[in-house]
Amino acid sequence: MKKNPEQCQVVVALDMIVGKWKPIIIQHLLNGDVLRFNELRRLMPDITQRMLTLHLRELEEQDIVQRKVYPQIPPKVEYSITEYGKSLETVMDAMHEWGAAHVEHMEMKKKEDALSEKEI
Amino acid sequence: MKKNPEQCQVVVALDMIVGKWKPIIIQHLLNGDVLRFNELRRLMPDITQRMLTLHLRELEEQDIVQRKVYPQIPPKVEYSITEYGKSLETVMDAMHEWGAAHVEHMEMKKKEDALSEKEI
DNA sequence: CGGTATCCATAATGATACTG
DNA sequence: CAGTATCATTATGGATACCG
Repeated sequence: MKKNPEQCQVVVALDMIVGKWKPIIIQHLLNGDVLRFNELRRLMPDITQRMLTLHLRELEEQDIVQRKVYPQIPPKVEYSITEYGKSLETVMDAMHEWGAAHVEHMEMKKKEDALSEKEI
Repeated sequence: MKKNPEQCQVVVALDMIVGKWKPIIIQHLLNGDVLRFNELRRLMPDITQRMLTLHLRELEEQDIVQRKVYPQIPPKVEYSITEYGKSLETVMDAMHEWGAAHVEHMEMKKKEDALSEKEI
């Protein structure tokens, strides 16, 4: 991780959740589900094994996700949100709402643009 | 923009604000300041001209930032937040707060880890 | 089952020089 | 002043094969 330009704390928060699949992983765990590696894969059919591993490791490092290994064969590993990770919910909710609103905003804008085209 | 995996709206929101300098640009404009290109540069000494241009154009495209050109020589261009862009404030605040808390959390964790090292 | 290891493609950012 | 253009570098993600 490089220096945070202008010490902006927003950037700190962003660093936690950016990554193509991170927000989705977080969302899946935020409701309290405890999921095994392959369960997560099934929830995100397009993610590669590699990326799932990488992102999970990062989230673990960041104390957002807890990894519990059962030393048995075949192996069993469970992932869950940490207590601290739950604090992300507020942020995620805010973003979810804004994201939804944004989709609508963009659709509205499209229509407006289409209309003004006609007028010209 | 690629397809949003699992239609997660959080991802939509993230797309608006990710980019190494985007959140900082947004922060500088969110308080209502109207800033010229080089004023923004001075506020972010490490950004390159190229990246500032690219990010500003994207933010304009996204209807977050308004660009006003005064057709004169030497040129004068002013950037400001749009009405719609202001709606980002809630999200940015949430992230800022969480980011700040996260910094503290990580410092705490470091100390704890250091302590348990001693105990062993 | 839950991963690693390699290698590769693309995207994001940076450095530098130039311009109306 | 406010950019473009070009080239180089790095970060991110994907494909595939293999492993304990």
